[in-house]
This record gives sequence, structure tokens and C-alpha cells, in this order.
Amino acid sequence: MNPATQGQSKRTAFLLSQLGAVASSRFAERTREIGLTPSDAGVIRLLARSPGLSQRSVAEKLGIVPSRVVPLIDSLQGRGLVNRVRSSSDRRNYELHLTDAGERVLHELRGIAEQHEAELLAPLTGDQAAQLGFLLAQLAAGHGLDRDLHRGSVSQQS
Amino acid sequence: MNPATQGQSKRTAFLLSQLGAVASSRFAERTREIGLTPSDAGVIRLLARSPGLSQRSVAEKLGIVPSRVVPLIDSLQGRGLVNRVRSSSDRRNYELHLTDAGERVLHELRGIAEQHEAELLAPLTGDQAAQLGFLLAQLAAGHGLDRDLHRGSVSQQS
DNA sequence: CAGAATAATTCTGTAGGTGAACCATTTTGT
DNA sequence: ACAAAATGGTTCACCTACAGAATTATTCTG
Repeated sequence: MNPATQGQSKRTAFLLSQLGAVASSRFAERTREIGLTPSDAGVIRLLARSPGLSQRSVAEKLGIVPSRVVPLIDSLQGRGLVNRVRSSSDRRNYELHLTDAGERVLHELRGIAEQHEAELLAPLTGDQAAQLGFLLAQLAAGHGLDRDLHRGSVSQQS
Repeated sequence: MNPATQGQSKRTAFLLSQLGAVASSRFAERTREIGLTPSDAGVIRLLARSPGLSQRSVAEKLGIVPSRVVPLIDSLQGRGLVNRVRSSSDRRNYELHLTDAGERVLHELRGIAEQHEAELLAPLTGDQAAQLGFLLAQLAAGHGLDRDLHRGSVSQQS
């Protein structure tokens, strides 16, 4: 191990969790300014990529419980960002779609994510930021993280 | 920017927050096995380093509100891990100390932190882990993070 | 076609957190 | 010296996010 990097060993996990919390809460601040919770943002991004998903699928992809999805979509629908359409093939489930207003919010969200990223990585040089991105991606892959999932525990056994 | 690292740009903030959540929740799992919440663990580590702190100071150092400290210490005291001693110089405040049992739990906690760190960084080589530690420390410094503080927002203005 | 399974929903409960109000003690200004 | 302000700890009412069980409507299956 490079001697210059010794000494902060054993704190990396804590730093990761600390910085993760900062990243999350700063992002939450930014989304709150356009009236969204981070969960709202997650649903919108998911529906942008996979239109027509059922609430069940949304719950699964996002790693939340189906009963949580109900008030989430209620609120999004109430603000005219998401539509519930009864599936014609299976009238039990809905097909969820972004409305035009939802698409516009999605664009705002992308701007926010870009600003957020820039602010967060500001203390690093471009090369360092790239390195960090690489290392985190490798960590995420090693722990089997999905790109939609944003929760603490990953698949508890049995 | 190194071409090999392009393409994951703009996801680093998300990865950070995602991995931070994983780190936090895995740590919570481990502490729960010895009957502690992460907050408990934070208080214990703090009191180990700064014995005799008042509840006010604990609140400040940990970035939580004083009224939150009360049930936290209550519970720790109830399990015989922490002692409240009335300060003789100022009988309004307590001096908080770890008991012997508290010291023993502190040792367990250190073992847990070590295991946790190892598990979390397992997907990386030693050099990569060191690099990551360096980059995260730099980020933390750049954002003015304290080593005790573990919360989302850092000092809101006014 | 009765019964099992599935999607969505409702309801109840819990964990963790905030801020205001309150009491005891100490400090400060005149 | 002592009334008023400040400080440490506590209690209380409240809020948000979340989980899990029970419920309803619909579809699938033997």
C-alpha cells in the first residue's frame, strides 16, 4: 500500500456513509425546490425509462413495498405529472405514464442532477472525479447494486 | 479526461448516495446485533474520545437537537453503558461517561467497524481502496465535514 | 367454475425526528 | 444584591416515512 495513503484506513466506510448522506440531503434540497421528494424523482426517472409500468413493478424496481407506491403515485397524479391508465389486457393493474408536464419536470430534474453532481465533485480535479466515479461504479457492481434501487439493504436472505 | 473513464459521468453523485445508504444500513445491521442503534454507536464513540461531555455538547458535536439526546442517553444509561454525573461546578448540566460495560461495548464496536470496512471494500484491491479513501477524505474536507457529524445538511444559513 | 393468485388499496402501528413550552440553576446588568 | 436573561435538561405534542396485515376487484388454474 502506498505510504502516502495510509492512516485513514478504517474510516473509508464511515466517510462513504457520511458523504452519501450529504449527497442525498443536498439532492433532496434541490428537488424540494421544484416540489418533489427524492422518491418522486426516482419514480419519474423510472417511468421515463420504462413507461407503462404497473405499480407492482415500480415497487419491485425501486425496492419499496407496494403499499408505499400508492400515495406516491397519488401525489404525482394529483399534480398532473403521472397518469394511471387501466390496462385493457389485465384490468387489475394500471399502466403508469408521465404526462407532458411530467416530461417537463423530468427535464428540470436532469438539470438539477447535473448541478448537483458539479457541486458535489467541486473539491476534486477532473481526473480525481473520474477516478472516484470508476471506483464507486466498481464498488456498486461488487455489491450487486441496481441502477434504480436506492435503499439500504439488498435482498435479505429467504 | 481519461477516455476510459468517460460515460459514467453524471452518475457519481447518485452512486455516492446509493453506496452511502448501503454502508449505513449494513453498519446498522451489525450494531443491531449487539443491541445498538447507529446513534448509540455514535454517542459511545464520542464519549470514548471526549469523556465528561454535557448533553448539550453531545447534541452539538453530533449535530442533533438537545431534546433528542435525552432518550438516547436514557436508553444507554438504562443498559448501564453510560453514566450521568451532575457537574459539581455547574449543577445544571451532566458529565457523561462510559461505564466499564460501555468501554467493553466500545471494543466490540471497533471490531464491528473493522469487519464492516473489510466487507464493504472487498470488491476493491488494496490500492484501489486506499485511493478511494484518499478521494473521499478530500471530498469530505472540501465540504467541511466533521468526523463526528453524521447528518445530511451542514449548517443552514442564518 | 370454485379456489388460488395477483394488483391495488386501506388501515394500523412504529421508529425517528422536530420545535415549543417548562423547570432548575447560573450569569449578568444596574 | 437581586431582578432579568441565559443556559442545560426535560417533557410534550406533533409529523413524516415506512412496514405489514387485512380487504376488494380481477384474473388464472385444475
